[in-house]
Amino acid sequence: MTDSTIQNFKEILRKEGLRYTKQRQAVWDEIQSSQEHRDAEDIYMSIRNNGVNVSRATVYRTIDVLVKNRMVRKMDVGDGRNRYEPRLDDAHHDHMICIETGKIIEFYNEELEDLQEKIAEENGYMLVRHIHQLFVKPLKK
Amino acid sequence: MTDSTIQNFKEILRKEGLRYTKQRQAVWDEIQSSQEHRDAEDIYMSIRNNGVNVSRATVYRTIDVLVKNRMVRKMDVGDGRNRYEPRLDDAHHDHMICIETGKIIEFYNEELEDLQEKIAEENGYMLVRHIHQLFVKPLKK
DNA sequence: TATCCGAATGAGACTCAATCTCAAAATGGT
DNA sequence: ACCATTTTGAGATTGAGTCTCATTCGGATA
Repeated sequence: MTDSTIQNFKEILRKEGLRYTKQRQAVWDEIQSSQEHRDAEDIYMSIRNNGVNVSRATVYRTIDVLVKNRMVRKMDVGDGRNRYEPRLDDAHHDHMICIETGKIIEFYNEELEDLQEKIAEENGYMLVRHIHQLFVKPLKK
Repeated sequence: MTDSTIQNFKEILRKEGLRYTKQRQAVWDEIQSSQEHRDAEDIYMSIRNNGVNVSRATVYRTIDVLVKNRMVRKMDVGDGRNRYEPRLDDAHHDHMICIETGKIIEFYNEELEDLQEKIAEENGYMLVRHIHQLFVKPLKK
């Protein structure tokens, strides 16, 4: 990770009135270290395997802060365990989940984004966020 | 409920190799009786209040059958409790959830549906089903 | 409609991700 | 370094959903 990323993280903790601790840094480091869609247990175990002592409680608590501050995206894939991915750039995308392999593919479509805002507005609402997941299976060749 | 609906339900149980029981009928009756998006506990309590003895296990087991046979739609609103609604007509729709009031608004947009299929195909997949939820708040007047 | 066997039921145990508790440890402003 | 306040962590707790298995029931058959 870069110094600027650490500074940004410290900045967020300050803004939230929270203290900077090695556990919190370790959680952010760990999530940031991979673009994969990982569950909390996986993140927790990786941190411990890296030699940093941390509890599940702290992992969950820190993830909440990161999610709130848009540094991490939380996604519910429908199997009971939430997945987390870093939002290093702020580029939005949705997910396609292969029901045969479990593979998660990211996608982004401008037209789709616009359409959603339009639909919300037509109903008298403003779009705040959305969940959009396509459950797919490979096309037969 | 109408006789034809009961017959249809019996037909599904037969097709699944399952027996027709008053508990299963009670679960379908209860879900069918309202177009609302209800959780399992609510459905369970309502059945019991109507004087039919049923267990949570049976409620969940029956819901699974109904979902599998497209008589009930299961939706994950992200608060840990799934919601269920009857699919009396087979008209597909998605949901808009007001983050201020919790109100759930149904919507359907053909263009949106087509676009999703197109996106899946562009990635070499076939769309099987999707989850699409818009979290919204009222437009300021 | 009585018999019978496999299926269904239900009370409660169990699972498991996530949250909570609270004593002990760590942080950071002074 | 001091110390009020926050954070941590081990383990307890929660809660939706699933599983168990002894008992009950459905329905095909004669």
